Amino acid sequence: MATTQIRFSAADRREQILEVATRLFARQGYQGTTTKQISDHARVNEALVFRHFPSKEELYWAVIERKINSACPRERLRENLEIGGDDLVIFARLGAEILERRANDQTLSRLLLFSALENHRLSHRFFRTYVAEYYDMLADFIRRRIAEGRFRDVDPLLAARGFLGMVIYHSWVQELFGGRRFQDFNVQQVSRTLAKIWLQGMLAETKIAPPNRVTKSKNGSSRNQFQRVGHAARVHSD
Amino acid sequence: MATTQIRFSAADRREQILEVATRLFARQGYQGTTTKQISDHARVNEALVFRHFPSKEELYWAVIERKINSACPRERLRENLEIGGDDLVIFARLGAEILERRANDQTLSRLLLFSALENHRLSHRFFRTYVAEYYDMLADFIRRRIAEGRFRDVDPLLAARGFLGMVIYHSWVQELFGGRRFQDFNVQQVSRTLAKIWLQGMLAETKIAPPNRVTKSKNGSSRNQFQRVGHAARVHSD
DNA sequence: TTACATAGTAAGTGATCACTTACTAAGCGG
DNA sequence: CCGCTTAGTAAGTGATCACTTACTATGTAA
Repeated sequence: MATTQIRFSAADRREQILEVATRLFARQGYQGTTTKQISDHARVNEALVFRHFPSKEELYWAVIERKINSACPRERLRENLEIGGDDLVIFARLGAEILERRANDQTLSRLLLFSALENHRLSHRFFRTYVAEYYDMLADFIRRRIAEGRFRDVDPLLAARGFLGMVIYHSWVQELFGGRRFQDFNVQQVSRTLAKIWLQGMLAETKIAPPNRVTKSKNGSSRNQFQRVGHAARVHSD
Repeated sequence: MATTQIRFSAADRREQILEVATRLFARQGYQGTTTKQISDHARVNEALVFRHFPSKEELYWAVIERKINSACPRERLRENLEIGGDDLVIFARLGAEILERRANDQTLSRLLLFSALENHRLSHRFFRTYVAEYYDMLADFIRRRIAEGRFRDVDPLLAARGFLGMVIYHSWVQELFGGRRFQDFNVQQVSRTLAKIWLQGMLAETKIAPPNRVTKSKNGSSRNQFQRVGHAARVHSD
C-alpha cells in the first residue's frame, strides 16, 4: 500500500489523540474507554499515546482542560447580558444558546456528567469553572432585577438554577433518552416558551398586595385563577 | 475466630448481593464496578455472585429492575394529583417529594444517569418506566388546566418538563456537585419557590400584554429589599 | 446417624487492562 | 551521503478482568 505515509508533528499528533480521546471519553466515560481503543481510533500504536501523555488519567485531564478552555461560557453569558434588550429576549437567547451549543457538541455535557459521576477529584474543578460561575453571574443579574423591583423577591441563586434547570434538563433528557421521541422540539420555540414561563413567574406584580393577605383555598376550588398573581411572596397555603 | 458463621438462605443472600451491588453500581457505574468488589463488600467468595447471577450484566439488570419496582413514581404522582388542593400546593408537594426521595436514596438518580450515559440498552427501559410515563401523566394534568383556561396555552409536555427540570436539575446539581456549597437549601423552601415561579408563569393572564414589552420602567417600587442572602431562600418571611 | 441438597470456597481460566522496553524508520541540517 | 533527532512500532510486562471448575461445609429430613 503506497498510501502517502505522513509523519505527524508531535503537536499535531497530540491534538489528534486529544480529539479522538474526547469523543471516546464523552461516549463511554473514563472507565469504559481503553487506551487501546483510543490508539486504534487514532490509527497509531498504543505506545504512542503514552509518549504524548504519561498516563490514561493525565490524558483524561488534558481532554477536560481542553474542553474547558475551548468554550468559555461565562464570556458568552456576559456578552449576552450586555447586549441587553427585553428580558424575555435575553432569557430566550440565553436558553437558545445553551440548547444550540449542546446540539452542536454533545461531548461537553457528557464529559461533564461522566466526570461528575465517576471521578470525584476532576469533576469539582470542571464544575467550578463551568457551572458555578455561570450561576453566580446569572444570579447577580437576577439580584439586580429584584433590587429594581422588577423581579419578585426570591433567592437569586435558586431562581437562576430554576431557569437553567428547565433549559439544561431539557437538553439532557433530549440527549440522553430522547432520540426520536422529542426530536420535533424546535430550539427557538423551546427556549422562548421556557423563558416565558420562567420570566412571568419571576415578574413582580404590578400592585403590591397587602402584606398580611394569605390565599388559603384548598379543596379543589377554581380559586387559583387569580391572574397576574396578586400575591408574590406570600402565597403559602398550609 | 468463633464468629457465629451463619449460612444465608439463597433468597437472603441474593437480596444482600443485590443491595451491595446497587450501592456500588450507583457510586461507580457499571464499568467502574468489578464483581470482585461486589463479592468483597458482601463478604462472600466471588464465585457465589455468579451462582446467583449468571453474569455481571444480568446482575446489573436485576439491580435496575429491583430499583424500578421498589419505588413506583407514577403511583405516587397519581395519588398526589388526586389528593388535589391548590395548584401551588400540588406542585410544591410534587417537587418536595422528588427532592426528598433523592435525599433519602441517592442511588436511584445515579443509577439512572449512569445507565443513560453508559451505552446501555438497559437505560431505555429504565427511562421509559421511570421518566417518560411520569411526564405523560403530568402533561395530562397540565393539558386539562389549559383546556379549563387556567393555564396558558403552551405545549403541555414542554411545560411538564420545565417544572420537573427545575426540580430534578436542582437535585442533580445538589448531588453531583453540591456537597457543602448548597447544602443549606431547604427542601420545602426550594420546592415551594420553584413551584411558585413555574405556576405563576403558567397561569393564564386576563389581558394578554404584548410579549415584547415587559413592564420595563417601574423604578419607583417600594420593594427595595436587596438581599444578599445567597443561601436559604426566603420565600415568605415568617 | 446417615443421606442429601445446597450454601460457600479455593484456585484456577483466557482475555484484556494500563503501561514499558527495545527497536525501526522517517525527516532534516550539514 | 552522513548523523542525529524523533515519530512510530512490535512485542512484550504483571495485574486484573469476568467467569469456571472442582471441591468442602452445613443445615435438615429420614
